[in-house]
Amino acid sequence: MQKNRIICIVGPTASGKTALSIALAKKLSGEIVSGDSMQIYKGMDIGTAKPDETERDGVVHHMLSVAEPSENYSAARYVKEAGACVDEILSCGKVPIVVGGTGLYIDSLVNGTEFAAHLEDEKYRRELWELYEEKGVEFLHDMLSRVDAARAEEIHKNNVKRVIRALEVYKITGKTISEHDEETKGKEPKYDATYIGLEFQNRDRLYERINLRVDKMIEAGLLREVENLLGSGLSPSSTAMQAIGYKELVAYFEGKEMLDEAIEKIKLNSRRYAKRQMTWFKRNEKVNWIAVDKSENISDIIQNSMNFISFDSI
RNA sequence: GGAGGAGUUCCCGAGUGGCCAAAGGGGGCAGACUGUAAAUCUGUUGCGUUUCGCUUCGGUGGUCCGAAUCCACCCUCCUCCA
Repeated sequence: MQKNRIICIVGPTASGKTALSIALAKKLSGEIVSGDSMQIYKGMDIGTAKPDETERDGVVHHMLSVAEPSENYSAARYVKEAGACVDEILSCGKVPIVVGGTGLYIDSLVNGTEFAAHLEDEKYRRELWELYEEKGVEFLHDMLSRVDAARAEEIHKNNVKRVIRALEVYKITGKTISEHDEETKGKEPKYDATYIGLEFQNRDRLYERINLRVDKMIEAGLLREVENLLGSGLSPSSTAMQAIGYKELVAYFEGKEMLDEAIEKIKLNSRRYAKRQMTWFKRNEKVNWIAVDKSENISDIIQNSMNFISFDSI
């Protein structure tokens, strides 16, 4: 293995990434670095399908439960912290296996993306938000057009979050986000990544698995998990509580929804999430896809993965 | 048996003579994505040879230049009276 060689296992939720990653880690004497924006948080285990000790089967896992749910984690922080894990694994002569469904996190890690500025400007952000509420989307978008026409062109005016961030970056750094993009996007990736993507040729099959998994999460005590988090004083509006499986149950506990409706919504949102993940990863030409529903046999999938990995290292 | 009400495109639901292939919502499908990303946002959703043609609004027949909208009969469902 070369010095900065890593393996990334990607794919939609419930496609079997975790099981494959652990099997590969054992085979290659690797360590796992989670690439999941919600498994990051402590106390969020069932709903994020975080592998427990038994499932980890002795394989070392990084980037799991490393933040408090009350913290608002970010892609920038992930790049820094996960990058440190990867480097450490490499320096021990082991293989880092990055596995997860958060496309932005994983790609940013691989590319060593440097996000603009160091901090967000809370007050300015709030100001902009108030401006938006008073004067509407057009106003904010026009504001952006004046400082960064290129970016304004790219971001739809309704995507207020992004418009605000673009404005914020300009305010903090004095540089537009498109200038920043230009400087960072062309760079060589930080790691030489072999991507393995898990896909389903039959979408209904994946959806069935998602639905089934949600039922299992409920049986495993997801209600209690959410109740505990809320009981600890965690704000329902925190980033962590935006996670699928959590926000819907928060609505249930707040009496806004019946339990069975909330559960259906978890399934629906998970299916949609899976679709967004597929869209994200599909455009990455480096991904080597394995159709897991072709032979739902884990050893075949492992064999397929090994082919990509060894072929790649020649 | 009698009196009312309803049947609309995948679903819910608007539409009561031309501006209707039919509002809106849901769901589906597709896409974007550089510090909230399990988030945020966009497009599309009868068929076709796509600035036009064809087939749709329970069924059949009729009125009319023209019908999802009016009339007749039929079918199905709901409520109420027996």
